[in-house]
Amino acid sequence: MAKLLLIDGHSLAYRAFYALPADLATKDGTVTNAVYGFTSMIVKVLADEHPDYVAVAFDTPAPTFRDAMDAEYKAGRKETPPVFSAQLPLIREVLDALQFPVLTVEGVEADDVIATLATEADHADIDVIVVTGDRDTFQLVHDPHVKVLYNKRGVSDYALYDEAGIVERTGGVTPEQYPDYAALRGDPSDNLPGVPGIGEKTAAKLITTYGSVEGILEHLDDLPPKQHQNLDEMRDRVVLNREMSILRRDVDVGFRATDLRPVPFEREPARILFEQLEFRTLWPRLLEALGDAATEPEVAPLDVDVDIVRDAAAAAQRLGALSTAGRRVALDARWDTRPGGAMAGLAVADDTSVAYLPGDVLRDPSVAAAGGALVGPGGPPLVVHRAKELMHGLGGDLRALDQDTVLMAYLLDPAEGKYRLEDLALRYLGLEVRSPDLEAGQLDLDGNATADEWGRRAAAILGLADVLAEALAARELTDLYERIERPLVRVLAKMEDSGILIDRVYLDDLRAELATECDRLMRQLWAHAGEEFNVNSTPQLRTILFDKLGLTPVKKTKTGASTDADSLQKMLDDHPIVEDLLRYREVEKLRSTYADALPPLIRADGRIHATFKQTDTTTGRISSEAPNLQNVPVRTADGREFRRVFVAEPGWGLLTADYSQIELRVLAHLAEDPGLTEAFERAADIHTTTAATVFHVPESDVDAAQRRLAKVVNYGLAYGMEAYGLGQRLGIPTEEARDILDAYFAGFPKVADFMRETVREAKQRGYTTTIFGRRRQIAELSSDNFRIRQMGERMAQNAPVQGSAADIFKLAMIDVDRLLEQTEARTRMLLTVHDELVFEVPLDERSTLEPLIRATMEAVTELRVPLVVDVGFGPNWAAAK
DNA sequence: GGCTTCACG
DNA sequence: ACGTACGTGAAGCCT
Repeated sequence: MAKLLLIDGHSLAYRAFYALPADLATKDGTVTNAVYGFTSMIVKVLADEHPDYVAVAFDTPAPTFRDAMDAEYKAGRKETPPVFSAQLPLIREVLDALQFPVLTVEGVEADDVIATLATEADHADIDVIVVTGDRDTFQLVHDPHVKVLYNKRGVSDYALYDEAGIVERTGGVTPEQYPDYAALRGDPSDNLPGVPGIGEKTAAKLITTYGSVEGILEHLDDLPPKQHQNLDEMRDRVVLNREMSILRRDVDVGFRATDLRPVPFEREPARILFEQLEFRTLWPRLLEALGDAATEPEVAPLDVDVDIVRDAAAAAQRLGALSTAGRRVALDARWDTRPGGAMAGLAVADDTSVAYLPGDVLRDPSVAAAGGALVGPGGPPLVVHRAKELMHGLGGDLRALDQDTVLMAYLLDPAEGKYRLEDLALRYLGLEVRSPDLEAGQLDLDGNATADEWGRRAAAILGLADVLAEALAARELTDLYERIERPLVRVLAKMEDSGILIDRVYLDDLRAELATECDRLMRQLWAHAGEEFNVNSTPQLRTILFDKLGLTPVKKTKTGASTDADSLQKMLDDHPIVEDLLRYREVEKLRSTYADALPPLIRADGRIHATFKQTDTTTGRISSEAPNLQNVPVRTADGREFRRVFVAEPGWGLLTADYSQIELRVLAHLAEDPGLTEAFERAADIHTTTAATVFHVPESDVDAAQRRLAKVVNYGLAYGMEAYGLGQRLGIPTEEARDILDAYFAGFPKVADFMRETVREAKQRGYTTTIFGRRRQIAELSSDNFRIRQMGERMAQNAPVQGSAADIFKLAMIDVDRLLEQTEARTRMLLTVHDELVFEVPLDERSTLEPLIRATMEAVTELRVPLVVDVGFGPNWAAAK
């Protein structure tokens, strides 16, 4: 006999949402507890029941998204949590992927659609199983065909009720009587108020005794006075309740139950979706439920034939053919693992073939030439995993770079942080890809097998690029990728190649000075303490400060009293050791982080070549490592000395160009705040304007202290700062800080609106966006933990501002790079420091380039406020600022 | 590898 | 009662 599965989509999802922990999320922070519960429920029912027909009904209109921001969940009031709403589209995606028919009938509730189809199927002798979180459907149960599957607890613990089951569960009420029963006891989940004093037990007793609402109302005199009175008063309500509980069975659904035969779904798209949702255990269970687990291995190695080309002529010919065929070509280079090692092999793949060229073949002049043509200008579109690395390896800039799978994966999920080909191939393709050289110990491959493996990598990159390109397009990230991230790779590669010149002599001087000073201070600290101890050890320092010298801790960390600069500052008057300690910390920091760290990084060319990482920050900024050139000291005089270490070669100078208050301008743009916008338009001093607004004085009367305070407010704002934090930073009471913030938001009301709206939207969608569409997923927004959720809200406030500034800045780098190329300048871009670019400029180019660079940067995009760039020039970085 | 501290935007 | 401003990289200690 045929069997039909009818699912109430919304109610089942809602049940799943509350049954599973809200921290169930994918790595990118997408909360999936409802999706997971819903899907696993479906998988379980498929496995248990093996239905022939299936349909999922949803209510219309779609549940509206409620304001998340202000919704304090008042007890007893039913709000749809945004974390739940946000998962509905994903549930629809799952149903789509499984090719389950989804039914919605305009203006009709899912219950009624299900009732109609169940009744129809019943008449046609089809078995029906209704899956729902709504007890109203109990009335549909009808032997022998219609049963209701109702969750008891969690998602896997459910009961399948026939008529006897309903009677047992309700204490004697038959399915037919269920609306009458529900009318008496009420149903909070359906907004049905019950009769006071009549709960489950009494309602069941009344119904079993008198049969129906009418039966009871006719025998009110037989009831105890309290029930009599309540029922009498609620008479109309009870009748109305019953009306509302009775499901319609005559909905015009537009098709018949037997039209619902499930389509055997396409496995691959479904598998990819499950992979993306990280439903790793559900997938095999689903396949098993469908009876085809054996035919689908979970992870498959990519099955391709790899031609290992050992003959130079054949290799050159092969590369030549790829160059001219006009098809995309994926490249994956294999490097000698020794430092500075040469290319040990190259895998090339297009849509028709895969080849591996060993290192010795690559070094043949004819092969090298063919390879040069392949990756040079006019070559075919290139597909690479981590293009910047290959650019360095080839000593070229890969102008025909089309797809860099690392960058694409980064844009899809900047919070992920790691984009290894192995992981991406598994995640997006379900393919096992290996990197033989990294697994040399575990992977016992002969030369041919290694070459095969490398070929498979190139083929996987090609396939991965397709999936990622589609995903980018679906999220409207293609433009960001093509306009910003892709062209930026070669700009960064060139900067890394350039490096920055170091004044070795001056650095050594500084180093010696700092070492002496450090030593002196350390001994002084020992003298204060009366014993020798390791000043750099927080635990030891704690013992000295708080136990031995009896200082009072002002703040504590997870492990004990804090000794950070902030706390020490407050202890300054308590003991003379504190002042020396602060000074020691400062000097020691400079010594260890800069003075000692820089020399080993100087290469033979006398320059330091940092690595600029394009896929490491969640907001879209670039980071710098080995060394981090983005935190070279500037705020203190001593620290600033270090900037003199970074110099230009003789006859050249360093030019710095930095965006003036770019984040505040972005904030003004995003918030469309008239006050902020107007201030920037008339080129006012923004901190003075803010001070005037906050303190209600004319700008001309703003004093230095007020301006300083306003500056702190301005910068804190974009981070979602609160009164407490502002107070801490300004050394004023929280109350005073609150007044200042209130005055700020009163003066710039659109900023407050923007912050609220940003958080609301982020909670609803699970991510924030920048001006150029960059996304950042914020999992913390749906945390159960108030503190973590608050942190998420601050991240959500900051990400669009910091991220949009990063977008603009990256565009500037690209445009300035183009300017330098078009003018055939010798000037080179050296450093990028979030809102500042550092160039090395021949003295004779300065006068022409300086205004051009400024103009290019200012014209990079049009905001509601002007972009302003400040330029400096000097023999070293300190002088150029 | 976690924690604390601190340099920058 | 608690915690309190975003984003990085790096050093040094300690488990």
